[in-house]
Amino acid sequence: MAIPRSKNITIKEIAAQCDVSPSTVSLVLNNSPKIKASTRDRVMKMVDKLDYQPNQMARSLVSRRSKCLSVTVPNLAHVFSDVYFGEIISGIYQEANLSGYKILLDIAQEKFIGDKEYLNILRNRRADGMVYIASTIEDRFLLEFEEQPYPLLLVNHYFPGSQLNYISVDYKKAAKLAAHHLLELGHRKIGLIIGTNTFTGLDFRDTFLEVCEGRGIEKKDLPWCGVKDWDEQEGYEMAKKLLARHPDLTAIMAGNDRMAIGAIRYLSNMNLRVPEDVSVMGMDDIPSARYTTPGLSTLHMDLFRLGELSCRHLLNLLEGKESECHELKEPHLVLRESTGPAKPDSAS
Amino acid sequence: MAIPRSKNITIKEIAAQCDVSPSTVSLVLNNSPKIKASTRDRVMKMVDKLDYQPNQMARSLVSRRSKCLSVTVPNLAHVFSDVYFGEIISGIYQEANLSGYKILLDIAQEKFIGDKEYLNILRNRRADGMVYIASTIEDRFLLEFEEQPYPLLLVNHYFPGSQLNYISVDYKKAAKLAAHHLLELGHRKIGLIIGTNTFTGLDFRDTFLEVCEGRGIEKKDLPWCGVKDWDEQEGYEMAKKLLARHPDLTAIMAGNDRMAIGAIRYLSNMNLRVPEDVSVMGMDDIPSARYTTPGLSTLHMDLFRLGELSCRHLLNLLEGKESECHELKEPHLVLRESTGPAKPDSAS
DNA sequence: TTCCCTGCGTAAAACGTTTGAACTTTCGCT
DNA sequence: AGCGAAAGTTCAAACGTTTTACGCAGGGAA
Repeated sequence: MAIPRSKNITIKEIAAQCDVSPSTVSLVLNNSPKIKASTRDRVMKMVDKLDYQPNQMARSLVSRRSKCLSVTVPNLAHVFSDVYFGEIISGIYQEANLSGYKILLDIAQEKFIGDKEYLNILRNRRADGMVYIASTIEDRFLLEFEEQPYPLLLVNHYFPGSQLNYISVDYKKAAKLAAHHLLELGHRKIGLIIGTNTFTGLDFRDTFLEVCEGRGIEKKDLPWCGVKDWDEQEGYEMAKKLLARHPDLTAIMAGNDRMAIGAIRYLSNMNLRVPEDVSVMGMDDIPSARYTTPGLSTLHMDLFRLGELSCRHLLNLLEGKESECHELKEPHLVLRESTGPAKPDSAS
Repeated sequence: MAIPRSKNITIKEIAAQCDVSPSTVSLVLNNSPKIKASTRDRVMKMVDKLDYQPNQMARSLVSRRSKCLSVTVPNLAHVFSDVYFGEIISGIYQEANLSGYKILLDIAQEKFIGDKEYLNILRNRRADGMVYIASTIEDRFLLEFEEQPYPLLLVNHYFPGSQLNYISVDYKKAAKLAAHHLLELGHRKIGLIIGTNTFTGLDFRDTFLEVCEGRGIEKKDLPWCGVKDWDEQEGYEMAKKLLARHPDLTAIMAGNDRMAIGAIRYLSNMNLRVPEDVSVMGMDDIPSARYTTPGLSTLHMDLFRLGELSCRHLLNLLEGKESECHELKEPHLVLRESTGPAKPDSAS
């Protein structure tokens, strides 16, 4: 069943039917300007008539282009169920599609790394380039690409000191916006729940703390917890941990919306009101952020658009239109109901 | 940058270095039993030493296999952000990976359908087979595959009367389980929120109504609303609509968990308690179903596993190990806190 | 010795395109 | 008419594999 015995129509058939050479047909198909309009028409008519489909394998073999892009995501549980990745992937798909590229999916599991598939997929031409979404600190194997001729673009991550191409949200800017917002509201004891397995996460934390300390808040009033999976459950548990040790926190800043949602759940389980007792702020502005109760104050970063852009940049790198890409996108505040004025200090 | 000028290592280099013919190297690489162990070793050593990577394009060209599987999803907003699809795709990836297949992603947008890409992708050998997840009633173009030699497998859908291969959860069984559960709890006025754009959704509705009517419930006490997007918002709005017309409903059955979550949100906005005032039941048992408040009673269907199985079946079809696939998986009840005894009829 | 078999390798023809170089036709210009 | 350039078309060599049919050596049987 798999391999139809019915001979496929090739460029040669078309050529024969039109009394031209196969080369001519190829040139027509590739829109060469060297072909006379009348010939082009004749060929195209036959192509339509016979419902000819170019064999992509043959094309790729000689052109050394597969017209596929590899999209790789980290090996997290349920990674494809994560809105964050979903949005970015959708954006990439959209843009790739416009240029006739296909998307090849991959997950950076042990095998993928151990067998160097990340390289081989490019070397054996299954893909012309690679987008790696949200890599982590541990993914040092990516540094190999510095000496490799294959185009790689990191999305929402980067490696300090390396020349690897990336496009990312400006997490330092995000931290400033968030910190200012919470400080404006009078918060002086803020807990941080943040992924510490990415450089962007660390940037966020450091900048956030810096800004707060710059406003005279003491380190001891800025407790933080590091996480790895960035999901609701971690948000829940870290909120619990933070409040156990610092019951007088008036705000929690979470590294993404999912963790913020988890934190809110914990607070409401504890009969703490959001934002009256504790303000909670998220990051990403995923679609469901507006459907939580209360609506989530967060930092908007258009992930779909980020996906589109990343694909565009990769294609540019591929086509030599760009030689490097180190771009930061600005996030902006989205204020809903989960943040509010700090409640007057009841202690002391 | 894209096309490294450094000549790639080919099978010929290996052959030359080992003093054998290219054919021999090929046979070694394909584990042919016709090659002596000593030769095999010699070749393999050289393969390792030179870090040789077979050119997949050349392979595909002659073998007529791309070792890629197309995974297609319907054109819903944020489709890749939907846990439902995410889980299935993850399962497919997992299984495909084990057999050395890659996953090619596609969305059934107008262009995809209009240009017959769903066929062309198979005809021009970009993919060896196709998995279509959760197609809808409108996707009649899929019926073309009945006369096509290319392997297609539908996941969680089917076309009545067609011979298209599918693997799906048994939605009729699911309806029976759900109906019995709610009836046991004493519910006699049950609202239904159900996707009416799939045959599986319609099956669910019809079976559910049938069972209830079989237990003596009147049609008028079984109002239902049809939806298309299956998301939280629709769940919210349909719950609103149902309760507006039937304020005495004691239970709502939603076609999936996301809609159930939306319904619960509406109810709590209306200060109706779940399950004391209204029971709500979902379907799918997505990961977050256990994290809602109250925990969601639902029907478990292992979507990840479903993905794995669908991939396995497609590969079997591809390799001729199976000639058709029409399989139904059993769902089972997962009872959490969102369903409870019907409250005594306050009206009449 | 002849013949065949078996075990191991190889030669060469695909697979269906693209592409630079070469070839032919057309056409403008003297 | 003659000539060269420009325009249009074709030739043939890739691209890197797989695979079929065949070659060859050595060994046992007749």
